Amino acid sequence: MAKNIKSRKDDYAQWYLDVIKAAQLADYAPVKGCMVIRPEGYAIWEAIQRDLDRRFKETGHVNAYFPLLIPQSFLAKEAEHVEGFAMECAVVTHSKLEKGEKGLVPGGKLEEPLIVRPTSETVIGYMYSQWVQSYRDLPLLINQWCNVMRWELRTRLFLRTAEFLWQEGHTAHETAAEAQAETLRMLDVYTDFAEKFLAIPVVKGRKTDAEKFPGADATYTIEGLMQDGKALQCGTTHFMAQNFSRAFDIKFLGRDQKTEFAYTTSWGVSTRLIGAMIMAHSDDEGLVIPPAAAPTLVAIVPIFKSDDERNTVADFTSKVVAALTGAEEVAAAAGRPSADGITSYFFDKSTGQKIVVDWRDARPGDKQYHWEQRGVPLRIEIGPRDVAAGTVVLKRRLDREKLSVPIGELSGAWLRQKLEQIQAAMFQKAREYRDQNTRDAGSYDEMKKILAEQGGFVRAYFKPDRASEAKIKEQTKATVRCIIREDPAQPGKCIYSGETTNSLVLFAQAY
RNA sequence: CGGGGCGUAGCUCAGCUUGGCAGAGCGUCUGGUUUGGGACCAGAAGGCCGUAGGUUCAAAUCCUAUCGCCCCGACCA
Repeated sequence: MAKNIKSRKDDYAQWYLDVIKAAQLADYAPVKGCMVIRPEGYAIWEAIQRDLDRRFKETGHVNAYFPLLIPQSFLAKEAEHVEGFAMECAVVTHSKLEKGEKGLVPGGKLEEPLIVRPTSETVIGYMYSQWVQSYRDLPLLINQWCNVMRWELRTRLFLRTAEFLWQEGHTAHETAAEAQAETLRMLDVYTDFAEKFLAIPVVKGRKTDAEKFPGADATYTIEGLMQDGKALQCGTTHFMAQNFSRAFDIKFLGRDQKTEFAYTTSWGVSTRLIGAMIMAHSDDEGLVIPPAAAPTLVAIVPIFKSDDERNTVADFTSKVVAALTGAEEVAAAAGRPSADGITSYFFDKSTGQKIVVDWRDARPGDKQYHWEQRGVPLRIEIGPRDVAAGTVVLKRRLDREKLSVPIGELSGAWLRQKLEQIQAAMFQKAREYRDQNTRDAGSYDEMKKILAEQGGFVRAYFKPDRASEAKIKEQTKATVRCIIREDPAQPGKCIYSGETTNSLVLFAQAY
């Protein structure tokens, strides 16, 4: 048992924080609500960025960067948008600090206050209006990786922080159909990414009007189910129709010689995905990282008593590492500086994923816990007994499976296969959990009972309506996570109003 | 912003009710014995008791103010 991590059963919220702390993913910053992403956590974000960025480029997008500060007046141009974000904007009103009677005070008051971007639709819309003149300028398919700030009242590491890192895609199109297709295409990109890369099964669907993005015509979401039975929104895509193009005057001369407003979309995922990954996969022993996202793939723990044994084990370990990464990498690693006795070898230079050997002066048990809590998918133990037998002991983080493997079997391809098996098993496990915790409710009473006793997703017919949704939230703490089907051929009776509706929705308590 | 809790060693906290030498465990450092799942022995370092004011011979302890953090709500990727 991990002695520094509360069990999920005893205190889920504390468990989550303990896992982050034990794995050194993040720390609290001096400013309330802000977070320091430590190297172990940032490496996971880099992995997410790398894979998603490739997917964006494969779907025709390019990266750019827009400024952090936005004129306050921009936010007000789209009525719903200002309504949605005004309450959580950090506002910059001064340009310098001056010497006052009691130390430094803000000086150089700005004529127009600036806001720190909570999202960039407005500033990007403004720029697009200058860049788009003709249908030939469309579609405009731009993404940016950046930080945004939303002054949230309550924060939790990774899940909700005042400042967070994300990507925001912003596209402009000639027709509504194209923009709608883009919105759904990116939802598919997110879905595939969440399931293949992070091994998190997600449900795709449309948000109700009550839950949609301020200023959007339609918002789509992928929803994951965490191990405490609560849902987490993992990514959203928005169809803005002409709302922002009208507000920011993004217009073009069409093929028919007529001026028209462009149709825009936006879509984003954030460092919240790291929180999702933690809560979807980790266990009472600590972090479990899906191999695709793991910065360190294998941690090798040498075991020895005397200097003689150490030398023998070291020779054998070199052979093991060479079998996995190649002899050139072993030679290259010898020339790299290594921190406190941990030597690193690249297994995959394109992703930066490593194999490490832990030569620190600590007991083997300590090292086992160390790498286990950091979620490293595989550990290899090499001791005198293994050297004698020509084997290594392989341990899977996911299920603690332990087996002895002859050194002759080890190779890069062998390791890749092992990692793929783990990746698949993790997705399978999470999907089974999700499926087992998705229940149908035929009545409001039944839904209340399920939510109170079991949690998870509740699937039910529901006619979306702001007032009803507010009441349901008040009574059950659950919200409509998404509409999963709107098929006129398969209508049903709304569990709340009793009216006939086409909307089959998923309810859950959410983060 | 409302309700509750808490600020004491790097961390977790005891001490406060009833004022009287600043404490424990863990961690860190040193030396030794150890090393196949969180070792043991011996020694050491480490503090403006959140901050400011007040009461008192005397304040971590009582009073006042203030700042900050955590939990529960409202707001949210």
